[in-house]
Amino acid sequence: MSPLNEEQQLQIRDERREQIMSAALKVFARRGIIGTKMSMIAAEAEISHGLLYHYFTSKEELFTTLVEKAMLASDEAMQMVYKLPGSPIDKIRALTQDMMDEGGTDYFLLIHQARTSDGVPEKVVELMERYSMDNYVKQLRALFREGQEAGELAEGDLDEMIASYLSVLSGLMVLNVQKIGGYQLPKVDVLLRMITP
Amino acid sequence: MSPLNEEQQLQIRDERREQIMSAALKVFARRGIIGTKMSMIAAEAEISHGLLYHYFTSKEELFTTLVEKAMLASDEAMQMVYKLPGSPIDKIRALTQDMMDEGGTDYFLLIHQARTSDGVPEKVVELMERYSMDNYVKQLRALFREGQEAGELAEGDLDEMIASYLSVLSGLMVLNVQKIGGYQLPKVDVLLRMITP
Amino acid sequence: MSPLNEEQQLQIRDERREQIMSAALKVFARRGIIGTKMSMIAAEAEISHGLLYHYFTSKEELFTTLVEKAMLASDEAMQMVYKLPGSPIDKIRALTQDMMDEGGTDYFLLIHQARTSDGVPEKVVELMERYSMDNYVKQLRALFREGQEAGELAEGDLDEMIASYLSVLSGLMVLNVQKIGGYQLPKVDVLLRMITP
Amino acid sequence: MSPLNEEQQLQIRDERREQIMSAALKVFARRGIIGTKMSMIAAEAEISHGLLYHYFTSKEELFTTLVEKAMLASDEAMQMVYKLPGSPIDKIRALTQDMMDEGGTDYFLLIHQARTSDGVPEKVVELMERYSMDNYVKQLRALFREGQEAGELAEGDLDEMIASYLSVLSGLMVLNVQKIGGYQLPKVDVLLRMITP
DNA sequence: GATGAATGAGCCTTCATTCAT
DNA sequence: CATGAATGAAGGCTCATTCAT
Repeated sequence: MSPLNEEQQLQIRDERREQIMSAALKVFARRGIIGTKMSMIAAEAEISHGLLYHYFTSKEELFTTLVEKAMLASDEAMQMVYKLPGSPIDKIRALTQDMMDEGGTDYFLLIHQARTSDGVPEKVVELMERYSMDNYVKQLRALFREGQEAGELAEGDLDEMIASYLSVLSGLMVLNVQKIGGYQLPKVDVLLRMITP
Repeated sequence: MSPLNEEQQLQIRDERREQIMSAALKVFARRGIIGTKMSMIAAEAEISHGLLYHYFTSKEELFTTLVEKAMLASDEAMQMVYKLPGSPIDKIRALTQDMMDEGGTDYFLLIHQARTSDGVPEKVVELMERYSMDNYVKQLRALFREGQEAGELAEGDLDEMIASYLSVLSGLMVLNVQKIGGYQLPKVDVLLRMITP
Repeated sequence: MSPLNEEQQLQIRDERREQIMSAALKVFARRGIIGTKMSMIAAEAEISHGLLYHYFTSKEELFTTLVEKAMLASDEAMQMVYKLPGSPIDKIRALTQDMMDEGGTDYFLLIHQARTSDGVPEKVVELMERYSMDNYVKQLRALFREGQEAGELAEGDLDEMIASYLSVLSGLMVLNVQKIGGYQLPKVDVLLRMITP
Repeated sequence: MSPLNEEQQLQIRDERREQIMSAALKVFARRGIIGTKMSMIAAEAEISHGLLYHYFTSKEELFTTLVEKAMLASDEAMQMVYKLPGSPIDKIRALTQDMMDEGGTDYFLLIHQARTSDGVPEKVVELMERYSMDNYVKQLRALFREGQEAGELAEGDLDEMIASYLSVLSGLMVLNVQKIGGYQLPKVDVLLRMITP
């Protein structure tokens, strides 16, 4: 009866899930959970809104799933920096550049939405508590220490420097959400001056 | 014959209006126009939701009124910088400090909301178009030029420097919306390094 | 202490009541009970809306009071016809003319509203049941019989003739509520043709 | 892949639209736009109130749509009279009979509501201005002239006669809104006496 | 008595979610 | 699996009514 074998079924299912999550990420990242309507996600994914509920039981679940994925992805991205070529400052420059670029920003924005918006599911709130900015700080500590030791970075409290710098980058990413408004993205070298001697 | 004299009536009305606007500012600044329920404003102002409509005809009108007020206030704040004592860099430092502080941030956040959210009244959209970031740049140009001439500021394109710096400050103000999340506000001197030689 | 003696107090009270009832009649007659806001009545009476509640406990009570008064008044008007000079047809002509005129129509319209609108208080519904069109028919029967006997009126069932004629007049009164719409009020003699030989 | 073919979908949509419009016509005709609650229409159509908004964006749009349809329908009805058999007076008699009958009265009442109520959408007001009673007069002029020339109608100003007659019929239709109240619908021949020699 | 600020029930409308097909 | 019709909880707003002054 079934025209497709089980494996194919599963593959289709997975593809659909990806398609929906990708669409949802785009919308949630820009508009937050409250500002996002399920119909917007359906439109972005080019499927009917009814179909969303075959893959996710609710808007909350979809959001939560994305946040979890985003946390993994941002961890990974942060680790990636160590594999980049060049001196510590080169790596930091590359990381900064990445964060200012269009791509990959969405996961970061989603986390920001999760952190600062209302109407966020309880589960996400818990995730956020366990997974604060400190996490990033911890991951970058080795890199920044190395830079400091190499004299490429300014002196001073390491964790504070990292957290401050990440905050600045975060703020810029959030602002840049929408091209409107005439905000100006600073050049990477200008940003780096904050942490270089 | 009148139970309260006219002056008293007017005073009550004015006080209530202020009370409502103050409450609304707080909520709108953090949650945007869509995320804000009239009942939230009523609760914050400790009045019934019905009473809101004695003073403002709609959520839109309330929001618009606040945005107009915010634009005036931020203009004023920007002008104030010239009256501060000290050299140009001192003034910029003071301005930066002000923007990082609690007070007066709400107006700024409100304008950010007005600039980037959906569901913003048509009139506000028009206001925003006429009143872009360029406005602030224009207002600060004389101060920054003076600083550059005094050798207190880095060389380079003036307008770009101002816009970039304001974007960084804006981003930080937006992040700082809620104390949660563990973002770290950079020290003022760290921020100033971006624009000093 | 009291600057007015009791009698004067009472007189003022009565005058205010009249003032309110007159205003309310005007508004209710044209807009029905649902379409009428208490604030409209207050505005028409040139008093504050709060004061209405010193004289009438509710919109319903005000409406009901007026309907009762209207029933008495329309009875009286119907009796008046017998006191007019001239032959039966002259009296009917005068009655018709009166009903087409501006004045005194309001009570009639109010009764129509009470008869046909929703949201009418239970008590009014009961009044209407006890006080149907038949009442008017009964009151005019003698006059019409006289006219028929004098050969001034057409032959045929008396009650049906009266009821039909009154329905036509009622319909015209209702239409004429508002001057807009370009309805044309027929000349009295045209209307009389329906009941003359 | 589609669960229902396109034709079926369209058919359901059309049926529902008709069902809603029919229910709304009934309620609006009797209660006007203010007195009608969307829940009443939903109840009359035996659907949930939410579903109304899948088919019409607002109460206003629903009302306006119906008024437009009513204007077309009443035009058509007025034209139909010329296709009836018999002499002019026969046709007028048939038209009169039709208007007194149950059927099709609702459209007429709706137009009356649109003409005389408050809270009517701006667009409807414009429609009404362009589409006054004169329109009907114009459409019936040829018929009445013919009748006059055949000596079947009374002498006198043609347009006035038509407008007056229509006003009487309109008034009766409005009264007959609800069977309650004991108004008596005059016999057609009685009404015709107003315009016959 | 008189005023108008204040309250809250109720209606219009939106949108997350369900379900027949 | 896929669609979109259908439902109903919840939010914006109005207005009858109350009450402090």
